[in-house]
Amino acid sequence: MTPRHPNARTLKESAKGIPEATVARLPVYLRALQGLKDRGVATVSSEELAAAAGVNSAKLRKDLSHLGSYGTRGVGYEVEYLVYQISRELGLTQDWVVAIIGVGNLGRALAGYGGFASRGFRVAGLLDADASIVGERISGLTVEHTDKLETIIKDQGVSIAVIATPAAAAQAVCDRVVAAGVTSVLNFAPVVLSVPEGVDVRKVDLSIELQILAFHEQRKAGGPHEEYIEVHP
Amino acid sequence: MTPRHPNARTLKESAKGIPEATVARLPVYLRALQGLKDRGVATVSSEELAAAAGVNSAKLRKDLSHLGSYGTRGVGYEVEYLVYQISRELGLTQDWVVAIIGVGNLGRALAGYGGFASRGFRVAGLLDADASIVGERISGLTVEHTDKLETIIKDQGVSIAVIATPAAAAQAVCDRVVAAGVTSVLNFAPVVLSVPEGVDVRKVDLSIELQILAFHEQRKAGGPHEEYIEVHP
DNA sequence: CAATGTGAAAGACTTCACAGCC
DNA sequence: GGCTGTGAAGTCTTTCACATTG
Repeated sequence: MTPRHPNARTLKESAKGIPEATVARLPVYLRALQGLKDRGVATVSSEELAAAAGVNSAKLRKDLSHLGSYGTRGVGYEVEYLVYQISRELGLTQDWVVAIIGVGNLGRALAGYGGFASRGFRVAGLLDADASIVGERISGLTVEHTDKLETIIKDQGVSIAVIATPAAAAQAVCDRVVAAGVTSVLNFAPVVLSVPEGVDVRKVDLSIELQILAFHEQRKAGGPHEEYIEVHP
Repeated sequence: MTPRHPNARTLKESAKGIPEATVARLPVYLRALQGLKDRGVATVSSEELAAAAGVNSAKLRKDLSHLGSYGTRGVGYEVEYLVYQISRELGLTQDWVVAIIGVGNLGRALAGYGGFASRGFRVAGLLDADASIVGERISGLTVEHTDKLETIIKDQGVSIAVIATPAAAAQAVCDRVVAAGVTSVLNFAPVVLSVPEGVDVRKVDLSIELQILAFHEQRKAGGPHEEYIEVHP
């Protein structure tokens, strides 16, 4: 609908409506591109970038085509320009304020994770319900009591909450952060969270990943006729 | 530079042909069922179980139909029986031996994670390259030096390696565990690992999850009227 | 009757293969 | 010549809707 420059896509879906599968890969491309940039590479072909990102090149080109026409035929993509375009598309040109709730082993690991700041995520609060660790300093932040959850979310403008509490506490914490205005939640607790329409939840679950691996591992070890025969040099 | 296939080639489909998307949901159903079992529920309908697992009921029934006909029409599924069938399908009726390589914040969190033992995953080793933490005891295990990686993998029969090292070390560690016989890898390092055919890699990446949330968050904030693309030659 | 199990339809995603442009 | 961008084909996944069965 919105007018764009002349020779742009005739496709029904204009630049908005990027497929979810594509969105999930953009951060991977971004990381690969940043690696290339650090190594001083100025231009990259879809074939090379795809290899660095671990996908096939047709998929990469199709993915990028959803953002616009940022490549040059016969040449490839300009690394720095593409970094900027993907960052912008992902919303990384602005800063996001994050709160981590639950300062156990995992919460501590997350608090110390370097990948935050470098990508525009600012941790504005570490909160825990356990009074014995409130006040402790971790990675430059002081642990606050969860009583202050609503205050911190509002005062600091938190828009993403990371839930790293025990399973039993997760839904209650989630309800509170949502009530306080958070609309994106990254959940590490092993429960399915219920949220109102309009709130996004993503789940990271270690035990599920291991179980999926176990399933495949079992198939490799046991099954009578497997079709993926391993060729051994 | 050995030529390798980038990206873990997902093993096609298992002998019984359970779709990958279904496999990824079985652990979620299993957890929901275990919750029901703990609450003394004996029988559950697809509608109820689907709600507990956060999926739609047609999908649940289709998923379960790939395992066999374990329900009773007009009644539902017997909780305990279904727990057993899914566990068996996932390979959780046997024990899996896991090694965690990289004992930083994240490695410690993983070592202390309770969801392991309860699901048949036994952590047989914690390894790190940093001599200053070798010997430290964490969650009942002594940290070993990565020099012993091959020995531990072989002696203990490790089949799943969890890589929680810094990005720069991850590929080398991966190569070593694969050479020592590991065929399933859970990777927490922010790199794309290359592995030979037949090795399964799953990746967990905090920063990618946050970036995906940021993308959606940005869309919400902007409303249905953003999108003016500058033409940048 | 109630709820499963499942063909068939719809939708999403991936891959192919090549036209078009540099 | 080389490489992008993309329709079209192919594959996988979800959803629908209902015949089937205890």
